[in-house]
Amino acid sequence: MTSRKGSSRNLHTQVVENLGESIVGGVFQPGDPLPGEAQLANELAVSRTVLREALKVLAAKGLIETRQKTGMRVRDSRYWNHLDADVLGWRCASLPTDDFVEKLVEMREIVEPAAVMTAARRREPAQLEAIREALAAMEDAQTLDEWAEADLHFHQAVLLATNNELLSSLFSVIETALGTFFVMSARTAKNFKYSLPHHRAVYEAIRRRRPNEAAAAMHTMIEDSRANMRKSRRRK
Amino acid sequence: MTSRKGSSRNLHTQVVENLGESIVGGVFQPGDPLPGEAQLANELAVSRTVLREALKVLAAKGLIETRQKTGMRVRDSRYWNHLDADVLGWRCASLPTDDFVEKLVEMREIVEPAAVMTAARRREPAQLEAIREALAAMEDAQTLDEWAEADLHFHQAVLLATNNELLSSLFSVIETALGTFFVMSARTAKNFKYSLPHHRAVYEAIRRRRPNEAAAAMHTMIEDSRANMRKSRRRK
DNA sequence: CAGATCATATTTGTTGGACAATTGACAAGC
DNA sequence: GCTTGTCAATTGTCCAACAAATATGATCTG
Repeated sequence: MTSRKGSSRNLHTQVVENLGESIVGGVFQPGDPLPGEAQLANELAVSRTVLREALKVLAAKGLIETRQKTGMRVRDSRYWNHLDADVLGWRCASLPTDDFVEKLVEMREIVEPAAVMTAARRREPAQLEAIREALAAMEDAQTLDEWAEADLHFHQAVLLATNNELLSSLFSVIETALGTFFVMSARTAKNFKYSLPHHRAVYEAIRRRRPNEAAAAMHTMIEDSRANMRKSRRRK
Repeated sequence: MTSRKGSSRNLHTQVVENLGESIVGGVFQPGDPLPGEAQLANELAVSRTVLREALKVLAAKGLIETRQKTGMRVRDSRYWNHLDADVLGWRCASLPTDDFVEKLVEMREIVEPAAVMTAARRREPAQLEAIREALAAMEDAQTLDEWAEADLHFHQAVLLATNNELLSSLFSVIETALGTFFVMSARTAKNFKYSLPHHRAVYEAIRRRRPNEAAAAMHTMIEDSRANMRKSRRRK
């Protein structure tokens, strides 16, 4: 069952994911020299051209650096683009550590309350409507998957309503955080809608242009989800 | 004067920068189809192999997408990795708009006060020492360049002291924000050390483990720099 | 023997060409 | 009008060769 989920579009994409997971997953430690292009291409059964395209992408994400004669080395994790969606994903490929999950929540606590404050001030009608639609989808959700999708849309719509694309780009972090949350709390799938009131409160505060209320509601929501994760973590 | 600053290391790096600036700079609008690989390689006078390595990097940064038969298209800016250091840099290649500068400051106001709070709680001795050294370098700075370098080190050291690499990765944004600030306030080079007391206050608060004081000091510092930029902008 | 100098081999960087795979567009047939 | 199938254009993949850089070790020199 070596068939990729659906990532078999391009060969270099597969190679990027393969090597990316290996590096982020610690198979290759920072400082370690990777096998040369020729050998690596052989091992992965791809041409050197394809391999090199993949290596350039990994270098662009800060994971490796290459120099002539010396070869390729895994860069210190201090230089990785930790906010890159792929890097975040690779980090959660093999169940994320509790430590990392806590860092994700920490980011949410910094970013999302600030984002809803900004959104409450600057949201345009169409952006508010997008948030409302996401909220409606959450209310109508019948399965955990439907809920998860609508939930992601809600938080993305909030970020977009800030009208600051730098802030919106942090959605990759929120997406990863929520994703791990869904996985961890999959067993408590009974009442997966428990956070609906929190979301409604955030929406209402944004609609009524009340930055502080929005931030407070968002803060409560995140604190709640953190507590829930701690619970299901202990249960494990 | 077509000689690059020093980026002439690799051909594909040059191509990435060339195309990246063109896309971010608006020469190619989102939705626009780029010329085919063959033609583009001819125009840039590089082999198709090199061009493709560059295109993969740009695709990794979310700037373009490629499909067979259809060709390449510039993606909607909603999908760009705005937090990527290169993308941020390209955005400031031709003097950044006031709008973008304001977004940068907005990010600072969200990230840095939160970061100093976390740093005040979790900093380790070596990390505090790194902040102190940066502060000392700022005190000793004789030129604007020396000051700028030390200032960057200070803010980076603070982010590292949070012990959250996701937060630390946002240094690319702070770096860009400070960089534009240095450029804009170059004419007021007389008293470029005016923010030294703010920095010292931040350091002291972190040293004494006072999260709230640290956040307040950082907030004041950023508000001050925003006011200064508005002034020098109006002067222009 | 210590140190500098130089040749060499190894690795990445770059090129050109060839063929495969995908797919939009168009034409043919029902 | 709709479906179906062919065609052509474009990216995807592979290969083989050479250029450029540079770590290593050999050689030369004091």
